[in-house]
Amino acid sequence: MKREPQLRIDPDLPVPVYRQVVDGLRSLLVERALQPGDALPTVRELGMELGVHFNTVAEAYRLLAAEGWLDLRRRRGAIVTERAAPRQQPQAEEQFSRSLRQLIAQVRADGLSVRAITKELERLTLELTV
Amino acid sequence: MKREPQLRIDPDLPVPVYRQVVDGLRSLLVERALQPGDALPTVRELGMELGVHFNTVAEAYRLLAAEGWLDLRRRRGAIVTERAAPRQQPQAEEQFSRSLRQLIAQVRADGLSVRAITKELERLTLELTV
DNA sequence: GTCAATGTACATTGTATATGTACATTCAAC
DNA sequence: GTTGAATGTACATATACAATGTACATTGAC
Repeated sequence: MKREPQLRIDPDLPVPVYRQVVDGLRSLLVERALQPGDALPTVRELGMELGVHFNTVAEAYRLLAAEGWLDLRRRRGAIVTERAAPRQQPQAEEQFSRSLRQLIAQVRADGLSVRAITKELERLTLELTV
Repeated sequence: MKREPQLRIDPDLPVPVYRQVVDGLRSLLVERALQPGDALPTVRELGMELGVHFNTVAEAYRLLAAEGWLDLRRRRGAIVTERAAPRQQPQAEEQFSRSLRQLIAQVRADGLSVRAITKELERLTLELTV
């Protein structure tokens, strides 16, 4: 069992816990912090660690398995799989543009400066380019 | 009553409709497409247009009013107000970084190319800088 | 002063989320 | 090969949240 970077779960956010788990793990998977062959914690272990019921973690694992990231088998746990590059969804680009704008609008409304935002955008751009 | 840009509501998304309305309108407010003094459609009008119940729109308006964007009065409707720049939330920056990474991970998982993503990031960066 | 148009209040219904509990499966040990 | 403990799964339950239905209080135009 590999030491994964700690996921942050905030039960007060308006987004359900199982989705926070999915989103957090998907980041690690896309960024290859979790690689094919790696074993994730068992649903009970991760549930303990995050302070949620193991069925909540199981639901998250199931969604990620449905997306093609994980191979779930009883007694063996959750193993990261090779995942074929998916074909681009037709409206993916426009949807991304909209979501990004909304995210930025939200943090601007929370008082984050335009400077801090552009800095972060540039950081991520660079990170993707390398 | 001003002609607002059309909001996109998708009842199939896992994010509730009233939040889609809030997020969409907040974008327009932050980007000044809706300016102080402008009148929004009535809750019934916008409800009709989006195909949702007017109380759903009313809930969205209430949240935006609580954030300081709108002035709600019976019979007058919803008016965009001047809004004082808020103080930055302590963890705003880290939260933005995390949300942004997760958003990018999601669209990459949906097959959007890194090239398309960076292009959009650069576009938004530029837009903020001007 | 009247009244129609507005946002509000709140009850109701439906759906989603999180948990509790029992179970089927499978691998390791022997 | 049998056994048993550890795993993910299945499904029932409780609760919270979202969306609607309906009635109402307020207010500005006339």
